[in-house]
Amino acid sequence: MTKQRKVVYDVLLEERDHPTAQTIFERAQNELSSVSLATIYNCLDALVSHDVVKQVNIDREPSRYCANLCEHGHFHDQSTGDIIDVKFKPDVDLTQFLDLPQGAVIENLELNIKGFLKQ
Amino acid sequence: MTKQRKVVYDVLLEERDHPTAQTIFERAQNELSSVSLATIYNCLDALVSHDVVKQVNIDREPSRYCANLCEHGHFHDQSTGDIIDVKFKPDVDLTQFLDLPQGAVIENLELNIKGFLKQ
DNA sequence: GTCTTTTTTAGAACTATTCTAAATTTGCTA
DNA sequence: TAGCAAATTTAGAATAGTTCTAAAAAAGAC
Ligand SMILES: [Mn+2]
Ligand SMILES: [Mn+2]
Ligand SMILES: [Zn+2]
Ligand SMILES: [Zn+2]
Repeated sequence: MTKQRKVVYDVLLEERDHPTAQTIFERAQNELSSVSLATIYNCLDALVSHDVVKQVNIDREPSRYCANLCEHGHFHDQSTGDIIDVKFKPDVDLTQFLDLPQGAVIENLELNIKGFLKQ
Repeated sequence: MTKQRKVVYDVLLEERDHPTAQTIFERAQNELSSVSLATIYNCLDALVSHDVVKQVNIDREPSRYCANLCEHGHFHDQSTGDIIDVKFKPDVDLTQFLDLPQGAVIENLELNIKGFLKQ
């Protein structure tokens, strides 16, 4: 855990708004002005591959990053651009409701919802 | 419906393996050797915005395209790279099992599963 | 403290996609 | 069918998020 990785991780814990690498870079610079964008990407890769951070890809937009480790989906508000965590109701296993191919072993399930908030 | 759009759509109906724009380009050239990659993108945009084709984005890989209009998710086999349609079991509404934010109106739901097929 | 390995950094490179502008095609109306 | 306007196609340039490269710095082991 280097200084840079700690700053990146702290940025993600501090404000849970699913920032992009660029936004994380800008926030990290407040703590560590010498940090580079390449390092932000390197740190995010390290955190993601150690399963401490999730990478969230919606459409073809820049990746966003999430420190919420509970299984959850994402609601993308199309009016504001906000991305909000969506928990599954207690004890729900979504895969029960799917016609999965024979012998399917699931490593990862991703649920992305687009819409808006009425009123 | 131009010649080019018909060829692109036919390619998608012919082989339902979720090809990329590049693969569609290569297949379309067999029918219409003068077609350009920019046109493939233009045609796909037209088909997607008329809701005749779905664009499937998984991770940061090139977009894939799907002519299956039933609501379905995608299983991404990590051993082969294949992307397989996953139907929802009859009469299942996945949004029932989610803690959606107050007033959420859903425009689109995307479900991507990564894993492999045992045996 | 020295040596080895890992990480950081700046900048170049990469690549899927979009943009530009000219040529072609399409579809309408005469 | 001919003429015209609008839409589409095309080749190639541009864009942008991300990855790569190689040198410098930092970390970790002994
Ligand atoms: Mn952001
Ligand atoms: Mn392909
Ligand atoms: Zn999240
Ligand atoms: Zn599909």
